[in-house]
Formats: sequence, structure tokens, C-alpha cells
Amino acid sequence: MASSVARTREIAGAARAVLEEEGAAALSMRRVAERLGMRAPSLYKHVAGKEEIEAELISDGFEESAAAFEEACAGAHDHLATLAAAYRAFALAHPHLYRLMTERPLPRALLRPGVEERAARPVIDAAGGDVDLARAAWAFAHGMVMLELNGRFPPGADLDAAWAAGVAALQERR
Amino acid sequence: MASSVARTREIAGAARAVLEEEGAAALSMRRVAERLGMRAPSLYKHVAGKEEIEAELISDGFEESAAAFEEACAGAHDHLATLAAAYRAFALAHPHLYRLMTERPLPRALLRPGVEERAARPVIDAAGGDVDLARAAWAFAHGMVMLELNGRFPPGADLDAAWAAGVAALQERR
DNA sequence: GTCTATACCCGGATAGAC
DNA sequence: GTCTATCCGGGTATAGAC
Repeated sequence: MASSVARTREIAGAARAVLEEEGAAALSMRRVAERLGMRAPSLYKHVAGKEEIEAELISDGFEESAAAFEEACAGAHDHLATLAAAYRAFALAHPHLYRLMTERPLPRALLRPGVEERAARPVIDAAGGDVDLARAAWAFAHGMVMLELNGRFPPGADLDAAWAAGVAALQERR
Repeated sequence: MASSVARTREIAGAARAVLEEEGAAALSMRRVAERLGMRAPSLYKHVAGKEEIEAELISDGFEESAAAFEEACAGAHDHLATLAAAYRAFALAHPHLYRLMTERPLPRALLRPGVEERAARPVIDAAGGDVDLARAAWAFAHGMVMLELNGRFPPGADLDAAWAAGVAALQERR
């Protein structure tokens, strides 16, 4: 039924709001239900459980980041540097969603088909088709983002310079 | 009092065992106390709370990883590659401790003085004193480790090749 | 489809007896 | 210095009335 899908999207929307505004720790069935003006038990008439809601958010995250990457690279020459900037921007704009997408094993069976691949494609292309280099570049970007989000760099650290150093190193290999 | 310090180390030892064997989710005051043959409330006579125990584990982790890095680099020519291998080995040998050390902001005020700096030194040295390159290299290694621990790479991915590609790129800049 | 009520876990931490 | 008893919070999920 179409209304069932629409209801699932409504629930995902509420969950997304809770996640972005209050963080992963606050993403509970009770809080999501509260946003929708209902009680937690009522959610189980529409979704199987919390995992399904999270998978929906992760699929959304992949689609949104893929769109951002594709747009950034559309008219750019220096794809690696452009992509790195877009990657960082997405993660910093949606830190809780980014964490949800990366801090645990992916619930691949529950994701919308193809979304993971679509987000990965621009990275592989920017690495000139070299999958090993693409994985190294992804790891570099992910590491920079997570260390920044977790406040692990020293207070005065010049992160733009660190990003530039990493991108420059990776570019020479392309 | 010396006995108080010894008791703290005993508690840290039990906590370390719980963490390594059962993961961060199982690291509770109740579980730690159980290992020591006592009840959770008794722990509060020796430590201020869970945060203090975690900080002890993190300090230990820094000291152990620093020692491993120093030993690896002692007789090596290719410091960046050697250090990368040692970094990966430490993280894979102690995945839960590594997560505890990196997934949240550091409780710097509770750490033993100097341990963070000691672990960072070999990385900076391997980067030839270039702190931006050192941070990029750290981010690359951290990203590789976390993506591997979280099972984010495709099943058949050649991670050795990805590590090699990243190290080679960083080396050219040194 | 939503509700109330509930059952069952888990956690950190404290009070006060001994 | 350890205990029991307890308080507070959190969570997922189910049963059954409406």
C-alpha cells in the first residue's frame, strides 16, 4: 500500500530531525514517536523496529551525499580536491548522520539497492579508476573527518593545511 | 597511599579484560566489579566513577602503542611504512581499546601527563617534522583502521594494496 | 491505528547498615 | 571496605482495549 510507504517516510523524517538536532543517543523509539504526536508502541504498526528506521536514514544519507559529490564534480577539473571538500562539507553539515553511516557495520540487507555504489562511484572516478588509490583516498577523508568531529586534533591545528597535504600526496599518484 | 594506586590498577586490569573480551558495550561498573568478586557500589570507594576507569585504559593504550611504535621504528629505514604496519597491528590486536581511544573526545584532564604526546612523536618524526603531512598520515591510517574494523570495505577488497597505495603517496611528499 | 499498561532488559550512581 | 536496597534514567518490544 502506498500509504504505508508514505508513513515510513514520515517516520524517517521525524527520526532524521531527532538525529540531527539531538544526536544519536537521543534517537529512540520514544523520541521519534513523540515528534509525530504518538506513542512509541504505535510505531511498530508501521516499521519492524529501530533498525529499519536507521537503515532508512542511512539510505537517505548515501543518496544525499552522492548527489552532492556528483554536483561538485560536474564542472570541476581537480576532481580529487573538489571531492575532498565536498566530502568534508557533507560530514560537517550532518555529523550525526555521518556517524550513523560509518561507525557501525552497514545493514546492507536493509538499504535501498544501489545507494552505496552510487556514493562510491565519484571517488573511484576521481582516483582515475585505481580502486586501491580510491580506498586510500576514502580512508584519508574519513579519518580527517572523524578526527575532526571527535576533537582529536590539537586546538590550534591547521586542518585546511592537513587536508591540502593529503590531497596533494594522493594526486601525485593519480 | 600506595595501596590506593594499586587498587586502581587492579580495577583497570579488570576493566581492560572486560573491554577486550566483551567489547565497549559490556564495560559497565557491574561487569568490572563482578570480575573482581565484588559489587558495583564498592568500586566507588576506589575510583570516582566510570570516566576515571576509562581514562586509565586510554592512558595505558597510549603507552602501549607508543612503545610499539618506538620499537618498530628503532632499526627501520622506511619509517612511514613501518609505522603504518605497526599502527594497523596495534589497532587490530586491540580493536575495542582502539575504539575507546579514538571514538570520543579525549578526557585529556584525566590522562596521565605526556602519554598523548609520546604516541604522536613517532608519527611526526616519520613525516620528517612536517606536522601537516603527519596529520594527513595519521588520518589515513585511522581511516583505514576504522573502515576495516567496521567492515566497510567490499568483501574481496585488497587492503594491503590500499595501505601500500596510501603510504606510497604520502612518502613522495616527505 | 492508536492508545494504556506492562514486561523485560540495561545502565550509573547513592544511602546507610555492618 | 563491602554489602543490600534503592533511585534514577534509558531502551525495545508486546498484549489487549478501544
